[in-house]
Amino acid sequence: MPSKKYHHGDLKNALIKAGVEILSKEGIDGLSLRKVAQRAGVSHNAPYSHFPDKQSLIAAISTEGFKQLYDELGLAIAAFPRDPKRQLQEGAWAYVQFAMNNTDTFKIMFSGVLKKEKEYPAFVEISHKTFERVVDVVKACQNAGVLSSTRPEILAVAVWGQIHGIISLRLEGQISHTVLDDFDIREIVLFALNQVMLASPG
Amino acid sequence: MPSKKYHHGDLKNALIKAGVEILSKEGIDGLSLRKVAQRAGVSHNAPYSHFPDKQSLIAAISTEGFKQLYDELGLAIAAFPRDPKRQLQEGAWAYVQFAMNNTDTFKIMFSGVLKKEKEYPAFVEISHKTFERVVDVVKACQNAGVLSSTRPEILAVAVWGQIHGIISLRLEGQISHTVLDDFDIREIVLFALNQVMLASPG
DNA sequence: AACATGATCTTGACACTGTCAAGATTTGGA
DNA sequence: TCCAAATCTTGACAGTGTCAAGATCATGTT
Repeated sequence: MPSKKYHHGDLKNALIKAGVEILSKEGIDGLSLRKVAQRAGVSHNAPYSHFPDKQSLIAAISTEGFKQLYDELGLAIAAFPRDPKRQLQEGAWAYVQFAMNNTDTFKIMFSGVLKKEKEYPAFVEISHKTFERVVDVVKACQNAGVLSSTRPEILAVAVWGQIHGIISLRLEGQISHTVLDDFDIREIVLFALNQVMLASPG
Repeated sequence: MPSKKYHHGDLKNALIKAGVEILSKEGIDGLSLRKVAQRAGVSHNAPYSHFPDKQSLIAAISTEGFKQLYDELGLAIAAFPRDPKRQLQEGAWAYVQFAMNNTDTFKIMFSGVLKKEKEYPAFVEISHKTFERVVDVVKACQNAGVLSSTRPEILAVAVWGQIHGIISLRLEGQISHTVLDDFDIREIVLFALNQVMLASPG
């Protein structure tokens, strides 16, 4: 890792990293191309050698976020290999935790900050893979009799939407008042999942 | 409605209206204070006589959006006075339609564009009222045996989150691929609601 | 080994943004 | 009538994304 070369060596990744850091410290409004460049130690126009515009940097950061979410979902699922119901519950909880621990990255991924996602293949791919990971757990739950036997993709959307909506409303401050005083967010998530799941001996 | 006075007369509302129009035509990125001022026919700094900063204008626009959502929810519910199950279904559908017909207003209301919502009493009030409207339908459903008899606020969060999550993912382009080819958005919403509702003779 | 080419980075500029400061105009009440 | 407050304008500033042009470096071909 040389120190002061004219060519940075790995500027592209350095910019993504700087972007993630700014995002977590200053939020979305603090994320500017120029600040990212400065933090990476290059001039304000250096990023344009690696990203055609700001949207592309945001796409790269979002993609990185999806990779992390994908991994954490995988860990939560792998922790309960023989218990699909628990996989669904802890997978959902991992999703919620990711959203709470990486609020602004989560918002960039899901709150319309990134336009024309379809133009970024890496983003599309990892987001599809993540969805399929949800579908897999749903299928496992169906086989275990924990979820009804409709088309798993539809059920996956219903379940994913459920969790996504609750945590989104929470992050937006829309839930706090009447409810969060008595029930914390984990209870609400598990309760919501139970509403969808079939009565079972577990 | 005088034409060319130094004092506009009702600039505050004119600015809100201009903001809504720009929002629907150019999206969030096109919404600037200066453009709003120009569309209202005043100088670029006139808005500061009515709003301390851009956030306040956004809060006003969001509040207006909530009022509209509140009204449309009310209409959908009132259309089926004796059928709570249908009220829930059509209320949810009204919510989804509002989101699809006013995409960017919806995003401003719910996607973290507005910070520190608690500082805007009118916004807090109408958003609470909207939530209570959901709670009312949930209670009616409970009385009709269509929903389980947990605390209605918790159930309301679960149901609201469900619908909110599905339409949010949809607006973000996250649902289209595998699912939306076969099922349209209304089917998915109704299916998701059915998952939550108890089996009933209806 | 010299060199040309393309990748990478810098400097400079532009229009646009939100916001502050200071001044002009109008309105309403004393 | 006249003053004070509300309303609106003009001017300025730093920060933004992006374009254009030039500087520097790395690399492969001869």
